[in-house]
Amino acid sequence: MSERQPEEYEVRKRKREELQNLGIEPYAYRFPVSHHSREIKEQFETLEGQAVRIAGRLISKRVFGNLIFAHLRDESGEIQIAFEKKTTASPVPDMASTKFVKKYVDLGDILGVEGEVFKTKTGEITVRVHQFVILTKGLRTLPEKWHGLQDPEIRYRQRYLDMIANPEVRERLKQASQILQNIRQFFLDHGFHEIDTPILQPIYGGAFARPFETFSHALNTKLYLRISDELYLKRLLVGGFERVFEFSRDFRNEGIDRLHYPEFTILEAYAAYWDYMDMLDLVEELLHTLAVRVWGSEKGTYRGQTLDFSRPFARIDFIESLTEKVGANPLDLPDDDLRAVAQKHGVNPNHPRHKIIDKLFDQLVGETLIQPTFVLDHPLLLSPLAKRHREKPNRVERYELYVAGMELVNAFSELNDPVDQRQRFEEQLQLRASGDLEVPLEIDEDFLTALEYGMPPAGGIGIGIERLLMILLDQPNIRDVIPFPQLRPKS
RNA sequence: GGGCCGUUAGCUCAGUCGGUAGAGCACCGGAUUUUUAAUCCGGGGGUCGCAGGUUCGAUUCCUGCACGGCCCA
Repeated sequence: MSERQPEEYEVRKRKREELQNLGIEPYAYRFPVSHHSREIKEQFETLEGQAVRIAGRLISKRVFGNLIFAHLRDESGEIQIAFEKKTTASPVPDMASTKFVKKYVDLGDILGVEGEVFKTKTGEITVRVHQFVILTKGLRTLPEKWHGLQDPEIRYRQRYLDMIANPEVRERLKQASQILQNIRQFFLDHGFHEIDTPILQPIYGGAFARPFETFSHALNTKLYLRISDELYLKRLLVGGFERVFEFSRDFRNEGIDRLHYPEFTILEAYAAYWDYMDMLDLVEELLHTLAVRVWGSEKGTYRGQTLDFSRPFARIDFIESLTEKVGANPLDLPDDDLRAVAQKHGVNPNHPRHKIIDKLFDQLVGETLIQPTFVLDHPLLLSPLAKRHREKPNRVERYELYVAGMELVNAFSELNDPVDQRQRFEEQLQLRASGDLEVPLEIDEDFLTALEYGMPPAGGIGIGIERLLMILLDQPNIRDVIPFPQLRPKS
């Protein structure tokens, strides 16, 4: 079964074979490089007239008979190279080098080049090629140089092509990688240990979500891809670690939209002997540091709006802010009145109370919070893993940080009373029984046992990493900070 | 799940008020030793997303489906 291939594909395959027939290996083994393109440009004064070895993808080619200009792109950037009949050695003895390049070297091929740095009469820093070798022959045509690759489907499905055609995509992923390193270093600098915990879990928990399921043949048991690593990091606190963190790739079997993606990253961190306000200070410091590092300023732009990360961030009370929007304290409203409010704001009134309140908050308050704002002290029934508020009844010590209308951070004083924890889990199970599929199926008894041995008081935090990247890199869709987003398989 | 939009050459896009399609880049042949989207001459390349329907005839009109985008739930 061979599909029809474009004409150029067949042409290039033929070239590949012809090269082999000429004794030239079109897929070379190695090519030691002396410089990157950017270094040559930055150090031109000292490198002028010197020999350099560079390698990269050929992205343009202008043939003038016995002189050929081209551009080579490596990870650092692009640089012009010039092939001349007189000065460039030919890979084939009885063929001029320029003729060889014209005939056998195509856009998209990866070349290794050795030559001398000079400046053309138009002033462009260029490498005059003395020797060159085809390191990899490309068989497929690159997207057009002027308009690049626009089709969003191809850009997501063939991200490598997107990166070739739209170099800012690779640049963005590079920045994302650096931001992760900065976050990691920040926590290490604050005395946290980075520990990896299980991704495959026999009992899932630590969040509200439907899980992905899988099966272990070795253990003959069902396993779940984690929806959170929270219960494991807390076990580390029981075991004696005082400060731990993990970049937790979590999996939640739910829809995809601008802000949600089934496979995503939460940075979770726990610090013994801290409470949620200590964690508030830490996250404020972290985000301020990152903003300054990425933007070069406390202020940046997200989707046309200016975001200001100067400290301190705004703080509002969950119930007070929602009461203001609803006109009454939703916790005090009788069921019928709460349902009426839900109806009015397009929230499904048949949801249980806590869900209605959660959705109302998100819609009426959360989405309106553009500047970084800490929302404090959530209702108890929304937060089964958080400690009861030391002053406010029916509330927990918790905050969420909203930025640009997105929930970015979630943190609590961690519940460490095993009796209270068991009771809360049991209440959750009631909700499951009444049809809430996002409540974990089963109580994690081992986690409760761990708490019974004693977990120190602790502050815990979860930061939505992709959302943070969206904000810092000004991307409107979560897929734009994910290297290889899932799409439906193409049939 | 609902609404709107899209799918034509490798890529970016035109186009056909129904008579089986064009451009630019890329590719092939030729000319060309300082280009920067090089230029000039000549040439090849298409299941017009898929499947039905209407029609003498469908890439075009209609219906369904697939995939994708944006918005809403």
